[in-house]
Amino acid sequence: MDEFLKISKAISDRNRVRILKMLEVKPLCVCEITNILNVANSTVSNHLSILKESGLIIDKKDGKWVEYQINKGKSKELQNEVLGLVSKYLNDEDETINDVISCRKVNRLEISMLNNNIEKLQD
Amino acid sequence: MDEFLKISKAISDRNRVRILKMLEVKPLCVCEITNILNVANSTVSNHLSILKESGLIIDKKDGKWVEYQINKGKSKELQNEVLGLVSKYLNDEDETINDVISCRKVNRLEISMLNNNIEKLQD
DNA sequence: TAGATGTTTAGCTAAATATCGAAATGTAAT
DNA sequence: ATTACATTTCGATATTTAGCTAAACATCTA
Repeated sequence: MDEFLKISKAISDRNRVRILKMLEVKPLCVCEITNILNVANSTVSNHLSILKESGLIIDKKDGKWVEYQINKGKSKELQNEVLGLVSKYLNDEDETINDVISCRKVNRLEISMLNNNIEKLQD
Repeated sequence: MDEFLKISKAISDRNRVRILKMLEVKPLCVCEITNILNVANSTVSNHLSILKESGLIIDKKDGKWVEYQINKGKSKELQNEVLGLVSKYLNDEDETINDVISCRKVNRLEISMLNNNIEKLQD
């Protein structure tokens, strides 16, 4: 029951569902997701840890980034079925469509450079 | 998305999941569910309205009672798939097993009489 | 229609959750 | 080693949610 509730709660938040839909497109790092969702990176990090804790996603080191990806295939049965539902639904929502487009365009190196320029402007 | 979240939230609460598992056994009225869950009847009523609002259950008049039942078959696709998951999992948990036994034993007329006797004792 | 009974609503408290900014931690490359 | 930068953790606040009691609202039966 605890696991069931953990998974249900994980997909009970709009931003977490958006993250899952984005990870269906391709693996993303925290800064890329932060850039698309437009919330604080600590908030994104927290959402990711909830999703990870539920077994719906996994993380993987990539240089100085941490890449998150859907745990499909490797995950346990319930997680897999839930991921199946998420992937089946919500595809024709404007928000999803926009997020998918953003996902394809997003680039961690660009974000990096952008953030640095903003910091320099603030000095 | 709103509908998706409504359904996710509906199944994110232990007592609401217990209610769904109990309704898999047979339709139940508020007083029977209250009797089994052992929480205030207003709380149960609130849970039921959340489940109903999400499309997972429906209600039906039966004399002076309101019977709640799983909305399987008649409900929309996502609801049906979620109900399928709920019915597939959690079946071997002690809590579920006990609830199922309680369900089979519970009887709205008995509860009725019991409540009356308690009220009389309190006078 | 009155009285009994079951259900819902209202108002409240306590606990859980989402969010932020800032500080701390970890990692990679110079 | 130092620096730069990505990520996580921490502390604070605002919102949401589960729960209660008590009152209001149906609804059935006599």
